[in-house]
Amino acid sequence: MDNAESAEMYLETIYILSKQSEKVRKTDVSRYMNFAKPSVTRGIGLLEKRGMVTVDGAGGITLTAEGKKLAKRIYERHTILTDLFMRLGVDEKTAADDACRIEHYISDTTFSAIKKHLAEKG
Amino acid sequence: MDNAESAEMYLETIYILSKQSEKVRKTDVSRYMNFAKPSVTRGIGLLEKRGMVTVDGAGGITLTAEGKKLAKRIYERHTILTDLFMRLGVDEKTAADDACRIEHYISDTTFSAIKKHLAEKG
DNA sequence: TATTATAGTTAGCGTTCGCTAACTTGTCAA
DNA sequence: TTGACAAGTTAGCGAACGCTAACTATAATA
Repeated sequence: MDNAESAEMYLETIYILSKQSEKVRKTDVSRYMNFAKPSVTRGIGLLEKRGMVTVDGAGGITLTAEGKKLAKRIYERHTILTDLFMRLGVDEKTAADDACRIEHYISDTTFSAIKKHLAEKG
Repeated sequence: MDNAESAEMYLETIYILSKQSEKVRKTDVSRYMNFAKPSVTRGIGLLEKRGMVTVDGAGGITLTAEGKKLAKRIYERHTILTDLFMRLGVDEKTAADDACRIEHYISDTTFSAIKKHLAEKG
């Protein structure tokens, strides 16, 4: 979790699952991401250590304020980039797949420029 | 060199240096990428094993047809993405930095769509 | 109650890919 | 010829992050 990508994917997943369900457990994350459970145990453990999530006694994972901020940031990149690519004529699945990789690597500056551009086009 | 990123960065660097100078050595790559020499020894060694480059007795690195194809592919992504971001108002350095990360993660489909869009705008 | 399934953990493997330390070679100048 | 510098290598470290195997613990079911 040095490179942001892995941590960001966990956070984004927790965020998405939180919107769909009250309680998010490691097993849900594991299924959603198609990762083995021990990978998720470690992944979430690291997020916990960094104050991005808390895990309650019943196994419920909750994003902290900081974690939520980061998750939203990535999620917004995901949706906006997907939108951008689709507007350029890319099919939805490809657009989303590309967005999912690129979302981790785009700077604030460039992302803002993209957002502004899309906003102008309405 | 499983993830394409590292290999692609080496190939792109060799390609760029080849355009500037007759002979490209590991030391040149090392300096350009700001990587320690042993890292480059291994990196180029792997590219050699995969038939992407050859290294002659005098230490000159040459891209094979396959290596050149890949290098050009990445380099084109680099330039087009940089162009795209700059057209959206991003400063040159940021645009190039972002392009340098994103170039490894964008699909052919999305890249083609971007190219087409830029071409239409002239 | 015995069985079975699910959630989660620990231990440890394997790959990638940066790094430093320390070495060998070859070249070139004093 | 000696001394120094540049190119390149070998050996090995360390972190990230996926995985499997095998375990515990809890809950639901027959």
